[in-house]
Amino acid sequence: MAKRTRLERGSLNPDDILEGAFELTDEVTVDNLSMPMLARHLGIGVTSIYWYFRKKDDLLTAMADRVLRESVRSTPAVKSSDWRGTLRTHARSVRRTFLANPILCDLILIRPSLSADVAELGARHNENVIAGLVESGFTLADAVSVYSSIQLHVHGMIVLQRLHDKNLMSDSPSSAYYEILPISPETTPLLAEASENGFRGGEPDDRNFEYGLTCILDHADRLLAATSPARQEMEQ
Amino acid sequence: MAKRTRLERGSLNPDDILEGAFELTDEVTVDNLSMPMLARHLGIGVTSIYWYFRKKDDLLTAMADRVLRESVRSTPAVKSSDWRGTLRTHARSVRRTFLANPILCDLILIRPSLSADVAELGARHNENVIAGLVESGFTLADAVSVYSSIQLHVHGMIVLQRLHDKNLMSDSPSSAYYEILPISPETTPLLAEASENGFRGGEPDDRNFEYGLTCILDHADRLLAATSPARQEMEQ
DNA sequence: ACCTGAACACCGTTCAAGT
DNA sequence: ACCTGAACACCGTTCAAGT
Repeated sequence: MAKRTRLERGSLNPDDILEGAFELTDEVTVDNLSMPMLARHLGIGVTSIYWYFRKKDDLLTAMADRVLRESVRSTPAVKSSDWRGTLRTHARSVRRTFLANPILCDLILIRPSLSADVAELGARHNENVIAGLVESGFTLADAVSVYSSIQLHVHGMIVLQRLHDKNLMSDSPSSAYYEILPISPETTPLLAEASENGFRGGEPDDRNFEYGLTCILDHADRLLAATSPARQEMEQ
Repeated sequence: MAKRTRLERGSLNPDDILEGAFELTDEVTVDNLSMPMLARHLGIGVTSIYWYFRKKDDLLTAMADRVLRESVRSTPAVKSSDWRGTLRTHARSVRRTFLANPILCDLILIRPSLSADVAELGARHNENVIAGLVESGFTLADAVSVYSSIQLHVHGMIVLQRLHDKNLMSDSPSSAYYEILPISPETTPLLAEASENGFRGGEPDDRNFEYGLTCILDHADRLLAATSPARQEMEQ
């Protein structure tokens, strides 16, 4: 009702808008963020936002930029002595970070379009990991394959879990894909038995994440064992 | 301009609406499908659709239902003699089906909310695969782990690739996450060298898909080797 | 029972102003 | 240079009719 007095000249700046956008998105999720909502949240006119962000997409990209930078800074590169431990803890920590931060998932993984310099930041990080693996004795090709595989496993599991969670929220309370009807002892006895012992198929969870990660790391182990001795022979 | 004559009583039915919805979605993608658009495409009033589908969500769910049923029917269960070949070709065929059909990806994987009976259909399929693995000598627990892992790998890779493709289309022509800037010989020499040899990190593609699949299948191989002999001893 | 337009509350974005 | 409301073309959905 109060007509909101017109703001002074320098009272608005992109950082405040971004800040408000994150506050609001925390409540309503990225999907439901709208420009009019954001304007009301900030107590400004809708069109004022467009002075700093010419399209909603620009705003989202700026948010993605900031949230990714923050997450990179808060996730220091853990460098264990063995490559296996390093990769494993890194994968886990990336996953934990993303799962604890839905905005991060939505902006970075589900709607990926980053600014150029953030992309370079990511590339530099990948370079470091690859370099570490090569130091540990991996072929360059193997190092790239192994790390790509891990990255995709982590991202894939995060995205699937996020999508799963989203649909649990929006759907009529609890009409999820799995879980509800399909597993009954008559039609699917094996699945029923397995689920009694705590195994739930298909759903992305900690167990499945760790399982896939182990598969990749074990495979890497064998790659290393196969190439490393051969190279040592050649060097002699 | 032509004012469109009013339709007769029985001239409209849910199947025709669904059919039109698929035609339209083929052109504009699921994300851009709208009720007014669909009505224009069908030459009917917008509100007529709401007689058969009370919410847009109901329409999408019906579409998901139909498209999944069709894809299941057109993808016959290939039953090779060895479990490894069976799993591998199955995984590949599921992936090919989804990648060839963006609507399927968007409706089933990215916006999952299926009707109960389709979910049961999926569960029954899983049951069969698990049963096959158990016959091949796997523990029930192992069979569930292996197949869950494969399913998640397939779904994860499909979703990541679909999201990737989407953002290639909508973004200002070619401002993709990877590829554009980050890989330069000065800042990231190893990645540059690898990419010269055809290795591109992080992106979901055929190579990465096959790599992850192999990791899982190899792991399954070792699980089988570890449990199968032990069981034979016990049986004697 | 089935089909319809008018109408509502929303959205993203543009434009022509105000200061 | 910065902030603004009015306005436009869209959207999903409801409602009170028409047949």
